[in-house]
Amino acid sequence: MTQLAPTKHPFIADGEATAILPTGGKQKPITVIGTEAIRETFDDFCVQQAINSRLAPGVTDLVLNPDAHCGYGAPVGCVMVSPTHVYPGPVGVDIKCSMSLLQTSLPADAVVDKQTRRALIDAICERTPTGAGRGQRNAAKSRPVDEALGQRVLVEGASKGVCEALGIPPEWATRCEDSAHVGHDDSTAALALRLERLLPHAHRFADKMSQLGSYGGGNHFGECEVVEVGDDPRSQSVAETFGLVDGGVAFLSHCGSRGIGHQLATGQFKALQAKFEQWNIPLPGQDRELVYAPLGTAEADAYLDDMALGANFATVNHLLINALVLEAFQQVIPGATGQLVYFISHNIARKEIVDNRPAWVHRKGATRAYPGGHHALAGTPFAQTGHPILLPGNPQAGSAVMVADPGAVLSRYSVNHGAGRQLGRKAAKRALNQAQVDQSFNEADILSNCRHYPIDEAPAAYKDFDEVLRSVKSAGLASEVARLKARFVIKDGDKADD
DNA sequence: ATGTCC
Repeated sequence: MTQLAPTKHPFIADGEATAILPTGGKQKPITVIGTEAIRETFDDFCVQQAINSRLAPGVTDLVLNPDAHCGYGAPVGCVMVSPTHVYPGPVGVDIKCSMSLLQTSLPADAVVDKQTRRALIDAICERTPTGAGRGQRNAAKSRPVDEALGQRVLVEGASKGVCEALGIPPEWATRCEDSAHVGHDDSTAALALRLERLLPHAHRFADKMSQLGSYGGGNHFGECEVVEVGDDPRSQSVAETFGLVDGGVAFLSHCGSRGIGHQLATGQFKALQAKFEQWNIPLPGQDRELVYAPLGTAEADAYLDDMALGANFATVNHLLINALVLEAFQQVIPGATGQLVYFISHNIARKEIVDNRPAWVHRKGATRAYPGGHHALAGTPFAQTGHPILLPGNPQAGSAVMVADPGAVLSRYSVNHGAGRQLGRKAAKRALNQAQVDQSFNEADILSNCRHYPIDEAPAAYKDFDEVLRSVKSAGLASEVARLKARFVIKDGDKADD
């Protein structure tokens, strides 16, 4: 990829937690969210990816968030806006990777006892497996997903029929950012047609459909939380609208579109890269990870359809996981009930109105943040307050539920998607000590399904979550409503019973 | 992220 001017401290601060990054031309500079301490965590490669993305054809706006780090083509932790082009790389391989939060009726006291927590871990892991690939045939054993139902999931998303077939409370669909994605022409029919064309080439399609109700690996997780709503009147009032219960037990999940999303995304990368080569089209920043398609072309249509298929899988995957987690709670603690607080993505491109015209907003490791009164929230439970923003931090610092403020217009109505990596996986394995990581979890009384917590996922491998949140708040983008404190974590790792 | 290389 192209290396431009030296990128050491290239930012021009224009506030405590905001800066701009000029790219040398007349175009609007990159908007940077982050305190000086946070901006120093951006390495040169990440900044170069941001510059290449900003200068790519049809891109009118680029926002770099405080959790930014190197990604595929564009940094993870950025927002890329284009009224004319779609960019598969800056959506990423895990199409519609998302967060969801389930509020249970249980008080914090219910998850103090270690035996109870162990029983919950076992009941949850039995229903919602972690880890990659094989061995997940009918991940959700009580709700087998065959190829036909899988096709409906991809085309319809969390439709009433799909929810009923999978035992998902249909009202949860009203608590989703996009319960169903449609095709390039805004029709479901386009998705059915696209799927029909893809199926003969889809490798082990039935196996991928049977992954519904599973977490996967890497940074994906499920986490039992105790909710701590802020003391201020606004937090209390917003928490009530969100359905958050102070001192109650909730369950936070992070996962995406699993194998099918990966297959659809990489298929698109390869197809577009081949066309760029065939037609000798210059690559933005000489980076093949930044291939694109102009809207209205067959290539753009195909990408938007594939993205929607993957997104629909991710949506139903999350809802099913929540239904199964609730079932697990009910097995261990009879009488428990639960309500979905929200489901929101951080890897998706959405058609939104930006500066009074439609544009595709690519959020790559970035979370939509519409404040109260935003036109797109009209008719939803969150029209007055703004929708819930779910930000994973780390099990020890906690995670956050936030709500957008009007200042979020600066970041194209987006915030970060978590803490962001501080150390790469290899660096984390070199720098951190397994015994110390495990001891820190013991001292915090946070249980896990893993015998040893995955070291490349340790809290110290991520940026300081409080500093990241300080950036978001100081920039005027969003306010904290509640903190979620982990009681146990479900992750892919060496299982305690191995 | 991903049956971590079809």
